[in-house]
Amino acid sequence: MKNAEHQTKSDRTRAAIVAAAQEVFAAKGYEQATVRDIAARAAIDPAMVIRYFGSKDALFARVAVFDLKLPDLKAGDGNRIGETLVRHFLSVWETDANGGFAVLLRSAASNEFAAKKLRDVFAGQVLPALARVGGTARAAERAGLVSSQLLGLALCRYVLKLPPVVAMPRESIIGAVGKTIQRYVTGR
Amino acid sequence: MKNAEHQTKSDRTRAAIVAAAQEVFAAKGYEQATVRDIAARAAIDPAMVIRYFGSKDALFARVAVFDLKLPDLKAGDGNRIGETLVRHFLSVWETDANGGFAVLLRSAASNEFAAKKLRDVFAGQVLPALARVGGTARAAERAGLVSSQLLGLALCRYVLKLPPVVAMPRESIIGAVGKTIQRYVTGR
DNA sequence: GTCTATAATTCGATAGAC
DNA sequence: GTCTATCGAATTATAGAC
Repeated sequence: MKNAEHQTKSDRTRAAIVAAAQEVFAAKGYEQATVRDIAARAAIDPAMVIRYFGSKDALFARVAVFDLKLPDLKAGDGNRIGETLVRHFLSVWETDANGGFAVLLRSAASNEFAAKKLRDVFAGQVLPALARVGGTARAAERAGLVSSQLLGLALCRYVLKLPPVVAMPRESIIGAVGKTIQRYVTGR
Repeated sequence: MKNAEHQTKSDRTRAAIVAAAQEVFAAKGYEQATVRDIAARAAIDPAMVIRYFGSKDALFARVAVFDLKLPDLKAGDGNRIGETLVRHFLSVWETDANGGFAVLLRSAASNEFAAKKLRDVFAGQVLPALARVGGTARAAERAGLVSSQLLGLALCRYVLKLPPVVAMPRESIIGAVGKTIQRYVTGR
């Protein structure tokens, strides 16, 4: 008897593999993460990982998805768009530290599939949201500058773990980087 | 007869391996670059790479060095520190696209040795240079913010190849990002 | 100095018993 | 559904002939 409420053993195994894959891919990147690592983390046999997802590539594709869930920037205070964006960005990371974004950022520099996925997030989520505010003039350039600062921040704070960037209080970052994003979005 | 002017055959082979290693490591990252790739690029036998450098790790360590060669920021116009820094940063990359910085940035997200090297560049080169200007108050935080923007820019323009960031003219980047760096360095 | 041959691992993936 | 056993390919690194 299968229905939406009852979780079969297969469902639980599948979910355990996905969770383990997120953790291992986010921690080591695509190449250094092995099917054996993921299986060990999920406390199952390595053969099960392949059986459930077909290949390491397919499992990575399943886990390398990311929804920024950007709020409507036109709804709030136009002078606080930068602050809102940085705050939202930090929240997304910190509430889901092993989620799709961590997986993508960890692998994107040396894995073309992950790099393309990140470019898709830019084109499909960041660019449209920013084009709605600050006018459409040079929207792509403005979105590119915003992305360079936000990706650089995530890289330094969560991946490279640059000590002063790790130590900075959340509100200090929102203040300092928020002003930068605000200028990029509105052109001052 | 060996002296500083005469380049032996060994020297030429060694130099060819280093050049090939820089290209391959910068293009594919540490894990995906193989000794066979590097040997093929240098048009020699894979065994020679190990013979000359001992191991893949040792060769990577030889190539993963980076000198930012930062100018004295106190000498120039205090209102153009940001512009100067961005211009210098872009020049360093573009005149040495396969140099140590490209090698480091490509591998740092998934290789702890490369990540530590990047942190060392920050602590040994960026932080001291910025501590000399804008006062010593919170110099580490200011240097961290500067690094987040510059690393993010390099990541988007040269590694991820985010289209609008790749397409932006050099001078536009220097103008827009320079203002950001200037604010981070001087605190407005 | 250079290359052939290969050792020793490690990986993703498969076959088949239970 | 799950696991044991293993295959075949790829890797770094070494030994030794030339």
